[in-house]
Amino acid sequence: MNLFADIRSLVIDALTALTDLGRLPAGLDLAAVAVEPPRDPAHGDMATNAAMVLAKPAGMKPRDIAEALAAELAADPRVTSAEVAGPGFLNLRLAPGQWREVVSAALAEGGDYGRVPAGQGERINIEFVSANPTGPMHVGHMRGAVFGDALASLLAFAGHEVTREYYINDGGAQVDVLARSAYERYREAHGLEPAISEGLYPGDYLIPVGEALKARFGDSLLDKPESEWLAQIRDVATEAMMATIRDDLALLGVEMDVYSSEKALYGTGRIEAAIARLEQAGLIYEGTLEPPKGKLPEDWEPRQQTLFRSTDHGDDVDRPVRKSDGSWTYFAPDIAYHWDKIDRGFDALIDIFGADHGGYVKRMQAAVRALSNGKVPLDIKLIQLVKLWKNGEPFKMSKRAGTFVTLRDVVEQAGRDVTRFHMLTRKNDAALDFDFARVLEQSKDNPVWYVQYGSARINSVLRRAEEMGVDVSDAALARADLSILDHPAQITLMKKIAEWPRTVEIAARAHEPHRIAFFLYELASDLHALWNRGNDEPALRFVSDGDPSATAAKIALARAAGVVISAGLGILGVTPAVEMR
RNA sequence: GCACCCGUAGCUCAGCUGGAUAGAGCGCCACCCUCCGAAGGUGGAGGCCACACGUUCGAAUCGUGUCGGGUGCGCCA
Repeated sequence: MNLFADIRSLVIDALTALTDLGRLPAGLDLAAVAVEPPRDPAHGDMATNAAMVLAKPAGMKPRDIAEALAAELAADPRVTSAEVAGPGFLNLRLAPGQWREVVSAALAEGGDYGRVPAGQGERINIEFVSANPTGPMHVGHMRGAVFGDALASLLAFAGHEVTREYYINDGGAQVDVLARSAYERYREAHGLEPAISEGLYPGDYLIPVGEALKARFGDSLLDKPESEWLAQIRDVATEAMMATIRDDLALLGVEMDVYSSEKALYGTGRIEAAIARLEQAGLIYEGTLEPPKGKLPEDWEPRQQTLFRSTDHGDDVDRPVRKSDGSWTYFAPDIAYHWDKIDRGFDALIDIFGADHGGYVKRMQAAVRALSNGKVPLDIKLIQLVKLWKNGEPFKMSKRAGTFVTLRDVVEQAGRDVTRFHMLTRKNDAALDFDFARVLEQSKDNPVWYVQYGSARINSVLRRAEEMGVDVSDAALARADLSILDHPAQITLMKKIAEWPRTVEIAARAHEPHRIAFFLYELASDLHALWNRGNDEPALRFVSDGDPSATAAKIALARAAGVVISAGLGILGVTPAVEMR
């Protein structure tokens, strides 16, 4: 059940009826007609802008449309009043039974309550994390991982068919650096002094890789020129790093559907074919770029390059696809990779990048637009930094010294659920503070705790009701007589529950999972407010001793809120708390 | 220099494909707390939505420009 959608249908039907009666001109576009909760609850339960958006195309005054519509809507039993207000708003009041019906519906639908058909089965590919396989994941990767995973769940819940995908950057220079770093650890495993020179990865995490290399190759690669060991060691080392990364992802509860390798694109002709296709479209040419304005690179000299005409698709400058030694730039295989995603038949693509890759957005979108003839949209979400704090002090990290905070460090200290939820308490393009002390704090200003506490309280009253003999199965509660639920604090909570499908729809459309986290906080807030009212008004307490029927009604409401909390937390990848400790 | 993101209460941030008197938490002030489950509750003050112009019946939201902060800008990925 989606009450807002239902009432919108009612409005649309009424408009159609008015058109049939000749009171509105035929052929009006009703797409902009919206039904939403009014900003001020005193205005009513729902408001529609229909009269205002239709006034101009219909050539009528907003109030005239609104009044005709009001009369039409008031005839429906679900609507108790329809009043024209302000510039032409139509404020609707619904019969209280409507909100109670939402409670019953949430209980009957269970985990499916709030699923919306918005996605219409559209196939979406979400590429995220895609960390270089040169070390364990650190906090910088973590937010992108949580965001991508939650977005994927959200879109799936909203009716899309979703593929989670990781692109392994194992084809570039940085995996050679990894191999050289690992080689030094291999020498170290043989009792030699490792020469970890400037530019190599100094982290301890390569020591076990050195041991593994020793076990596999013995001393056969010692004192050999790089050309004889580079490829072998690189393969073993990237394999080991990917195993680490998979473990890190598992720790966070992220499971990819597909891992794609950059390296695997080389030698298959896929890159050449992708570039050739762009060339056929007239988008590849040999040319020289202007030097960048402002700070000029010291060693700048004009150079003839193979360029992609991304300026045709909104980029500032054309972008090189080939280095001067004839090898591909990073961009070329990435073009081929995105072409492959298009080829696999996805209706839409989403990439999750770190904010420092913002400059890459336009060229990638340009390439996808060109390769798909503009048919496959590519949305790129940029993830801002996470600032770590501990005891009010910024947490310093140095990748150079190998002392960065790993994803594992964070999850082991804060826990998966807390980490995941907190990562989603900000919009993706806003920087996020992560304070180890604060995220574990048990208080109202910690959203994670507040939502979990709500979940625990619901479980608590459910248990108590069961002890007094009330059938607390969802099926039984869905049939309970809810007519005693008429207190404003109860209605407020029911209204929030009714908003859940709408929230899912909006969050999915905007590709913004943080909206789910904020909604859950608001829902928990309404629940706690009702709970607190029970302190002064015993009749509002969820459990009424000696009154199983009243208890069943109130428990049904609590459980309906619980259904939504579970569904919401499920999208965020967080396990609802059964009880607080 | 150019591009992208950001600028909302003292602080940290929400704000719906443009909607009515712009919201939450923290902090501050007042009152309450022998309350199913403690780690509090209720209410209040606090705003030129960076600034200017424009589009619109209507702008925090869209457009242009200015200012301020962040990020990026040819053989790194």
